Amino acid sequence: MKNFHPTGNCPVRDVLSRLGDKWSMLVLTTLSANGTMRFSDIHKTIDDISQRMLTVTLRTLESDGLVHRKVYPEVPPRVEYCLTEMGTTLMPHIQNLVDWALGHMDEILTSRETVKG
Amino acid sequence: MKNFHPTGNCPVRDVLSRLGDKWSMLVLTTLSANGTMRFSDIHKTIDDISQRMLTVTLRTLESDGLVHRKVYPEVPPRVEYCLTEMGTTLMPHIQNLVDWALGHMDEILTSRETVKG
DNA sequence: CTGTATCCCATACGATACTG
DNA sequence: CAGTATCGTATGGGATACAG
Repeated sequence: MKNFHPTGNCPVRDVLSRLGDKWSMLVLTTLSANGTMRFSDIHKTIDDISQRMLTVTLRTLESDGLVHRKVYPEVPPRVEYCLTEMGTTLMPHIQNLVDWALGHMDEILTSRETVKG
Repeated sequence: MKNFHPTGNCPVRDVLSRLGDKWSMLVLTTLSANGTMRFSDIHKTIDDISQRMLTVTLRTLESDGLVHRKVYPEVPPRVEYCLTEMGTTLMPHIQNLVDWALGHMDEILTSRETVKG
């Protein structure tokens, strides 16, 4: 029987759990669609994310090497974000998931109403 | 500027947030690899999931129409789970994500250590 | 403009005990 | 065997205020 979780730390679980948080995929998708963006532009595009969570999410993505952060030494400060090369290679897979979700959400919603809960 | 979150309920967010919980992808992957499985078999395969969370996860996946649940009227009870047709169509995309994670986890771990936190 | 710091809450999850 | 029920905890994330 096939098993997918070596006892101890499973790197696959670790990586996927990051993408599974509330905002990562959305931030990545937004950057993928719009290219380089300022902090405030991302915030305007995803307007229901809190400032705190946008910062936290971007920092995590940067730490993982999926997003690049560039600070311009200006006043007022300007910070631009864009996907790294690795981040770019991830996007087609996320897009496939999004497309699948779009294509099956009706069936899923129907199932939720149908299945006696 | 492209936006991906219609105000109000975004079905894509809704669907993806389910997959992003702690155990759903792992349960789906396990069922995909092993075919039909009894509750206890899944539990043995994913041995660090609690009985409660395995039940909750399977019920959610069933409600969404991704997993099928069959109860045999026996004593002691026997319950078997397998992917539905819709669940099967989702698996290649999850597998792509897993493969990506496997292929890039070294780079990600290195990045985490490198980026000054 | 781009953050940090602090506080607070909802809920996801685990541990344990119990049941048909 | 395959669950429920109950409780406790950890933490993800929002609101707000403040700072460089």
